[in-house]
Amino acid sequence: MPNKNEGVILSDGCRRRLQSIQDTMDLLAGKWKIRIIGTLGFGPNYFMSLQRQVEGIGSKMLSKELQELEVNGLVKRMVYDTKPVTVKYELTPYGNTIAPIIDEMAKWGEIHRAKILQE
Amino acid sequence: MPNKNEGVILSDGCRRRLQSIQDTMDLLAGKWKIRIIGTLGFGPNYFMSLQRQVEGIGSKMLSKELQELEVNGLVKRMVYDTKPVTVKYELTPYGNTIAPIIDEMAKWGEIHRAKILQE
DNA sequence: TAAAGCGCTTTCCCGTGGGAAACTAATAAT
DNA sequence: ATTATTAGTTTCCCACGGGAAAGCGCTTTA
Repeated sequence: MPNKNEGVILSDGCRRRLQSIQDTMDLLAGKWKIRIIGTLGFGPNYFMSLQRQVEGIGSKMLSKELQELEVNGLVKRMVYDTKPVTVKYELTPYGNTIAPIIDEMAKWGEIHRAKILQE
Repeated sequence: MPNKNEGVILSDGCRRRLQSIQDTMDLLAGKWKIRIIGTLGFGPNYFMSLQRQVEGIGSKMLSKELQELEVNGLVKRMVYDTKPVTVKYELTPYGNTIAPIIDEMAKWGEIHRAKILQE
């Protein structure tokens, strides 16, 4: 079996690249992450208000997702010592650096829909 | 309750945008899609060869994912009438239009890893 | 005659993602 | 006294993504 194009060894660079892509996907995957980031893109917001704007999400999911985003440095969490505690969430400057990805996905998704429907 | 920033009505444009983003995510989500697209990015490839290069994937998953990518026009499937049938897959020109998204994700993922590790 | 290779499909099974609802703690309003 | 509000947490439950393995139809090789 002469030249079968198999047994290809991916360079470390390729592996690293694939891993980076996967990391990004993992962070954004799931039903809610992007909805939450998108909503926070309009400005800081309180937990309850977020829950009302991200239609359909339950409090369990919302707090879990926000925690992940906070751990990853995309979201800042601020607790206010008000009568019933209030917690405000906002995108960090770093959180805004995902914007290009989101934009590319929005652009491509729009074109894709047009292409699929046209058939 | 004067100005509570709630009851915000998202414009149709916003909804469309969120939907486009979600469509793109849905298409790329899961454990294998990006690995497959990434591998096909190196050039056309046969089923078995693909399965060997995308480490860990089973034939069920591979054929299922390839079907989805084909339906969405990202991948072209060509059957050759050889002794044991061989099927070659390749990225369509349209499939290559996702490159910018993948690139953005690779870039961001790399920066992100650096940022997380540095702490 | 058996085995091996190709491209799947089918069956079975399990872990996780995610939903619904109840519950907590503290305070203000009725 | 009761209800409401904020921000969660906890429990229970189910559907779905995805893995392992076997089967299938066909043909060449041993």
